[in-house]
Amino acid sequence: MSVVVDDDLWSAVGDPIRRRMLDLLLNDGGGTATSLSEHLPVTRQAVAKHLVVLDRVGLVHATTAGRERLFRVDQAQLARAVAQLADVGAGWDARLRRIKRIAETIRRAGESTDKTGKQ
Amino acid sequence: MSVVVDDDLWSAVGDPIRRRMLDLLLNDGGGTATSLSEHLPVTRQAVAKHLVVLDRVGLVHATTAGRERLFRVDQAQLARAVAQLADVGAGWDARLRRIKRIAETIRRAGESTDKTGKQ
DNA sequence: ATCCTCATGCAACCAATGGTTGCGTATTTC
DNA sequence: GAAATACGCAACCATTGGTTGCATGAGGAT
Repeated sequence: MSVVVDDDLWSAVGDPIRRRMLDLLLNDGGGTATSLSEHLPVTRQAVAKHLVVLDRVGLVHATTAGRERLFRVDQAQLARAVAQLADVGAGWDARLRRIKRIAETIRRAGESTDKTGKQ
Repeated sequence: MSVVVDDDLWSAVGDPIRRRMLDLLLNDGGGTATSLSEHLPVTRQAVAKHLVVLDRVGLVHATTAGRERLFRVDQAQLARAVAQLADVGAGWDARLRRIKRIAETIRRAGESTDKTGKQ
């Protein structure tokens, strides 16, 4: 039943700072730790650590150019992460709907004959 | 632009243990720290701490009955969390599609003069 | 060649979080 | 009343996300 989730991938996008970093990288087509930190409320070093995390799970890739390290989003991997979000969301959604339906059934059963459609 | 996300709510469902706890609570219609811990790879105390977190953001509510504290999922709040997941997912999805479309446009623009069908 | 600037990398250190064990307390149950 | 059980609290540990400070390396100006 419950959707299989790559916990590393999930926790990588679970951090709000990392989500904003991905946003920035997508909008600008890439960026460095320094350039990113200018648009974020944390230091360059903190951003660098987050980039390590994102790189470890393959959400970004770096290319060294001179004294800069340019990071770009791996769109395929991000698409996979987004799909997982959607899956988990859909799973819970279905569960909630099922429960609601059951509650509905029970309520109706109380009104007339017993017809409990238990899960 | 970027979807507004309640970071507390997000981070509450961001933890894999907490997700499994919500799953268990939904399936059984409720549970205590002790009962939950029997189906999880962590101790009762760890579960209790997670329950505090979930309670703080309103995803579960407790009712004390004798020496037990029974926790139940607040389905409305969970639905809200799920909606946020969906929103964030949809936002990124749209962004990715937009980028893909732009790339497509650029590629086609290149083909009009240059015929390398590269990908 | 040298010096200055700027982007990185590395290390030490701090606070918060998720986990553990141990122990005290309250409610059932026998 | 005594044993068992469900909880809560406190101490303690490891990991993580954050900081500051400093060393290094590449580029540009003199």
